[in-house]
Amino acid sequence: MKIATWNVNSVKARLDTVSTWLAQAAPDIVCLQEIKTTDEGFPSDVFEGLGYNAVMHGQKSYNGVAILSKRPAEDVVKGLPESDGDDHARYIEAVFSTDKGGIVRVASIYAPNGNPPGTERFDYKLAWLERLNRHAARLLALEEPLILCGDYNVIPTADDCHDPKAWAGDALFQPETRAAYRRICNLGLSDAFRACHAEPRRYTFWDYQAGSWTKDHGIRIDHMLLSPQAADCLLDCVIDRHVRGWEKPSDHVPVLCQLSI
DNA sequence: ATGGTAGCCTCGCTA
Repeated sequence: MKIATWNVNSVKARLDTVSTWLAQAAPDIVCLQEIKTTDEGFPSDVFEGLGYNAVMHGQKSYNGVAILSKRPAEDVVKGLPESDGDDHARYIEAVFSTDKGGIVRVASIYAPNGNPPGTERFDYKLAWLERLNRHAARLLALEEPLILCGDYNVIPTADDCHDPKAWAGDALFQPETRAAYRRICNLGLSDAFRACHAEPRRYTFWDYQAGSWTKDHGIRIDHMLLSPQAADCLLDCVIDRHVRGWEKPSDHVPVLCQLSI
């Protein structure tokens, strides 16, 4: 089974790019982030034409997450618990049946950017990650194959960026940010990419500005976190880097996991 | 030290 995550930076602007990639990569499940549209505006018909069901938690202009899947989604949850007063669409979760008669629970996550540090935006980021932490702990207690994937807006280590000094003042690389992310991992979740690949400087995002792609000045912020039951089945995890060089690309590229479930 | 780009749907905000 192939499961992927991709921050598409507007699903409408990226419709051709996403369609082309789906036909080539043929994932069973794809988590999308930053769809930047409402549920009503989501182009479900196009994805249905390509053989995918879609569930989404959309929002006008900003944020928004979705899950595309060859099999229909069950037990869909939109938004994290304890999200009173939070109108950002950043979380959707669903359960899918597998070919072998099992299930896998998958969440599409778009954590807040939080820039600049020292503002209420940064506080919101840290509080959001703590809410995700508490929800992840509850999900782990189910002892199921579980994949919490998406744009965490966290650079986990200095090996996950071109130049740590360039990111020192950024919300994505603050010690508090990295600690909050580490606490989620330390609940017992595995970073699928790092479980398969130790080499440094493998990125999932390159800014549109300042020739970041040409110079390979990227960061690794799109992560697939696996429960022990999912990690047992992990065969490989790859970053689909070449997609960043396509026409009209997202600033993020897909991350893909192959699981024997 | 600054500015560089993209998407939204209004000329500013978010990333």
